[in-house]
Amino acid sequence: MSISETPPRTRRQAAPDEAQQTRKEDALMVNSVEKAFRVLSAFGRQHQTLSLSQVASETGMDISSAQRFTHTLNKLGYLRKDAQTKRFELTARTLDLGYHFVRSSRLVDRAMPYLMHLSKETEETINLTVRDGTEIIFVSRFLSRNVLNTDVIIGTRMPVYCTAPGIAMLSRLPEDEAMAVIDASDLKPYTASTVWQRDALREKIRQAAAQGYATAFEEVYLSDASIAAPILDHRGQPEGAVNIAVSCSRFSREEVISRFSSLVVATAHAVSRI
Amino acid sequence: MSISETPPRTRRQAAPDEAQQTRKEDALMVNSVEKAFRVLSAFGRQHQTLSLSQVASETGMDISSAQRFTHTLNKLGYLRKDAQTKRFELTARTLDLGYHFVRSSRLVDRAMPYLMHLSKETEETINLTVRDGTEIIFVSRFLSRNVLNTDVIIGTRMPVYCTAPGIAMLSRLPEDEAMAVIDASDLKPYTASTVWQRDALREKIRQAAAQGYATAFEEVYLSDASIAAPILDHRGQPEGAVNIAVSCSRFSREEVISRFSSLVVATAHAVSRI
DNA sequence: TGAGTTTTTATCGCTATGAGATAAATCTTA
DNA sequence: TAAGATTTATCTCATAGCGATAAAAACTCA
Repeated sequence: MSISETPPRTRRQAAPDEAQQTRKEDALMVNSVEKAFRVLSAFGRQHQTLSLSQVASETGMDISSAQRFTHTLNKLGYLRKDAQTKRFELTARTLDLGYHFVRSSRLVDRAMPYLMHLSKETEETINLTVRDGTEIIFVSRFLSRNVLNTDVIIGTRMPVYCTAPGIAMLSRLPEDEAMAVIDASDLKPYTASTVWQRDALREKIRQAAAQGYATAFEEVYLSDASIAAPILDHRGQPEGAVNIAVSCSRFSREEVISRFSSLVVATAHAVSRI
Repeated sequence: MSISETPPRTRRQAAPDEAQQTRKEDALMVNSVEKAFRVLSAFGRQHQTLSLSQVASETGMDISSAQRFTHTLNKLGYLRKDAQTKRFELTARTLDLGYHFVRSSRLVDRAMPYLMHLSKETEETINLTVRDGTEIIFVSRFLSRNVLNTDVIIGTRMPVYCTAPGIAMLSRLPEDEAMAVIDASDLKPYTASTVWQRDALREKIRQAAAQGYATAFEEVYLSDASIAAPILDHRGQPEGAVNIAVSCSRFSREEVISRFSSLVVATAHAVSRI
């Protein structure tokens, strides 16, 4: 049979101006993927359900795109559409990705038994966190019976600069890199106790480097105290942190340090691969 | 300058056969999105890291597509590429989606305080699950100090038919719908105790409907006992389940029921909106 | 060490795909 | 019940992205 008779004529491109900006800037980028994630991220505490037009306005897409992506994500099972109200909501399937991550993470693998042990030994809340730019992400969590804070869950992000795990990780980076993270952060006080000024933070990082652990007392949430130590990979680079979180009402600053510093440091060291 | 001289010739389409199958079948589907998720799902316990060519073969895509999607996902921050080994791995950013889900879920919102309470009261492991087709998904989890099973984490999926929460949810569905779920399942025994035959399951569902709770003893994991009750939405449809999981070594079947049945039922009822 | 093999990176032309406009249908609300 | 808003369906055109392939780099194993 005859194959395409289309003449091999090169078609003229229109408007090469803004073309360069987006199009040829990154030839391998598949933009639809970003848009799909943009739609999914539009949902949250503030937007438990969204109508089609809300999705459009929240994501800055036109109605046609919103239609296409909600349809696609609905078909893939990440979005459910209420037949009655025509509103969309996220489904539990969105947990799949994170599940794959946790299952594939060597760090989590190695850390888990030590975290469990630390949890039993202290009966306090234990967290495993990693850094993503200027934020830490909670990856694994063992809750204490004492304080059950449901605001922090797996996947929660917090600024590096005002958390014990964040400072602990920075303390094992070359100082200029650590300060680059600080400088990229949107520094501001969350509470009266938040350490948020550049030089105070540098001092805090140096101290953490010297001691091998970092602390944060009521820097994000009132009555929350935290002590953390960095986990190092085989190159000595920080790849995460272990921390113990307790209520300020139950321990003084000195008690937190005397009781828990050597435990977190030991745990973090055991998980490290240096 | 002269704009396109391309003759307004209708371009010949090649192979209109398989065209209909995929292309026009669903005009609104954006296939790139599915491919992106396919790439991400290739990672897991078995494949902690993947090279480009492995991604291609695992996902059944050609090398060019694998290249494009790994590149895209890397740029978006869901995939990290080791500069040394050129291998890819998932990042903690993949937890974002699930985070958005948990934050946006009214079910989780409503359930959380009751689950916490149940957790404190019993000191046992408490789970919140929802159903996705023939599987249940663990959405929220409060671990007991007694048994720490790290195999089950948030996002874990299990078959509906051999879990207490699964049967509990089916028990509030019309029997034909419940059996349709059973019939769509890949029924098989995981352990010697697994109830997996169609009529035994129907009987189990009926019993659960009569009692208001369902049980499963060592049906998936040896030494795991579980008792669950369904959470109903305002229409009376099951939208989830609460369960208490204990070790068989600590309680007899009768003890599990006598101690915990009224507690799970009460909790599930409190969370329900009927 | 260096030829052979595999894997990764870069580039390109073509066209199916998806963007965007718009029309039809459906739902709100005053 | 008419006007307005929102959702669903459909169409056309340009381009985004597919797939092929070439070039470079990284292994392999004599």
